[in-house]
Amino acid sequence: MSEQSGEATSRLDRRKARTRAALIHAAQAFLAAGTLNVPIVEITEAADVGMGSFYNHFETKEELFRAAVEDALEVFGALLDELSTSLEDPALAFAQSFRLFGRMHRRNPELSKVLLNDTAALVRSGHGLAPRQSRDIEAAVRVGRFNVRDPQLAHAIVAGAALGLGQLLHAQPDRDDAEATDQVTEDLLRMLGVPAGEAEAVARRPLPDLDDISRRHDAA
Amino acid sequence: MSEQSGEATSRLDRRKARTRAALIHAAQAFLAAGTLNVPIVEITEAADVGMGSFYNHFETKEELFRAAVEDALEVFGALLDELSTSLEDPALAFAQSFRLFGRMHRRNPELSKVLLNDTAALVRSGHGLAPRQSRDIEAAVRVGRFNVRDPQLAHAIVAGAALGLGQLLHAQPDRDDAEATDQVTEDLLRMLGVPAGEAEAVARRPLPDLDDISRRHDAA
DNA sequence: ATTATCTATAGATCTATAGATAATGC
DNA sequence: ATTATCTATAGATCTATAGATAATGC
Repeated sequence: MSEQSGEATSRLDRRKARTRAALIHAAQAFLAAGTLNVPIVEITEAADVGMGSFYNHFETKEELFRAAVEDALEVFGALLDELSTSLEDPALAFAQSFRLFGRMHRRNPELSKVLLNDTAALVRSGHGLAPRQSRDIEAAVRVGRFNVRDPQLAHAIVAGAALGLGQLLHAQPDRDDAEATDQVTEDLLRMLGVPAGEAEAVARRPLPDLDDISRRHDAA
Repeated sequence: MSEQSGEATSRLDRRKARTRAALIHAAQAFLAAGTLNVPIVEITEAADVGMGSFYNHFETKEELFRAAVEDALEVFGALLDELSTSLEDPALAFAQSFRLFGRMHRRNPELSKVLLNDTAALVRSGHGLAPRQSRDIEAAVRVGRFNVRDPQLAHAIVAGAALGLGQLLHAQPDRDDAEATDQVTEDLLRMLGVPAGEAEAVARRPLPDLDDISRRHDAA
C-alpha cells in the first residue's frame, strides 16, 4: 500500500518492495478475517510468493502482523492528511476527519477491520488516527473552539467513540453509516464544548468527494 | 471465577469444575499478557493440570479462550449487578457503573486486559458491560433524565469511551485513575443531555466500597 | 464400578534453512 | 556477479489420543 515513487530505487529494490507489499496485503487479509494463527506458508501462498521469501523480509509472523497494522495506519493517516490540509479551523478539521473515518468502515471494510482489531494501536499509537485527533483537539482548545479540562482524556473518549462506532457499523450492516457517523460527530462536538446548534451544522457540512481521491490514487 | 455453591453437585462435579476453572484462569493470564499463540501444553502446565485433561473440557484452544472471555464478562457483570440494584434513578446507576468500570482497570489489571483485548465482546456482546449500559441509557431516556436521538449510537460512544479510558489508564500508570474516570463520566453525562452542573455532581457522588465487596467474595 | 485425570507418544503440522533457480546490474 | 526468490525438506514443535492411574460413588 505504501510505494515510494521517487529516489534511487533500482528495479531490484522495486521487486523486493513488491514482494514485501504482497506479504503485507496477505497478512492484512488474515488480520481482517481475525485468523491470526495461520501458518506462514499459508500467508506466502495467499501472497503468491515462495515460502522462503518470507524470511527475506520478516523474522517472525508477529513481526509481519505488526508491519501490516503499521501499514494500515500509515495509509489511513496519509489519506486524512491529504484531506485536511485546506481546513484552517481545527474544529472543522477534527469533524471532517472523524466523519471520514466513520465512512471508511463500509467503503474499505478490510482496512477498517485491521484498524479495529488492534484497539491499542488506534487509541495510543504514534501513527494513524490518534496523533491527528490529538493535534486537532489541542489546537481547537487553544483557539477557543473547544472547551475541555483535559485534552488527553477528551481524546481517549473520541478515539474510543470512533472505535465503538466502527464496531456498530459492522454489527448493523443495514444502518445508514453516514447518518450514524454524523450524529456521533455532533454529540462529540457538543461534548467538546461546541454550542448545540453549531455542532449540528459542523457535523453536516459538505465533505470532500472520496471517489475523486480513490481515482487519483488508482491513477498514480 | 464462577462457582455454583448449591444444587446437586457431587464431589466429582466439583473436582471437574476446579480443573475447568484452573484452565480458564490460566487462559485469562495468557489473554491478559497478549500471548495467544501459546501451546496447549503450556496452558495446562500453568493451570497445573495434565495435558490430557484439557480435552475433557475443550476441543480447541480457541474454545478455551472464548470461554475465558465469557467468564471475565460474567464476573464483571455480576459485580455491577450486585452494586446497582439499590439505585433507582437509571442516570445514577449508569454513572456508578461507568465509574466502577474505570476503577477496575488498576484494581484488577488482569480482568481489565482480558476485557480490553476483545473490543467486539465489550461493545457488542450480550454479556457483561454492554447490555447493562444499554439498559440504563434507555431507561434514563424514558424517564427524561437523558436526552439523546439514538440510544444505540449513544451506547456505542459510551462503550468506546470506556475502552479508550481503559487503554489510557494502562498507558499512563501515573495518572490518577479515579479523577480521570470521573471526568470522563461527567463529559459523557453532559453529552447524554444532563445539565453541566448536575453532571459534575452525579460524577462525584460517593461510591460503594469495593474493598467490602472483595472481602465478601473472598469469604464466600 | 465409574469417572476424571495423568503420563507418554505417534503422527500431524509448522518453521527455518540449504541449495537451486531466476532476475537484474555492470 | 550479485541479489532475490523459489522448491524441497530436516528438524522442531504441537496436537490429540491411548492406556495407566487416581479419586469418588455405591
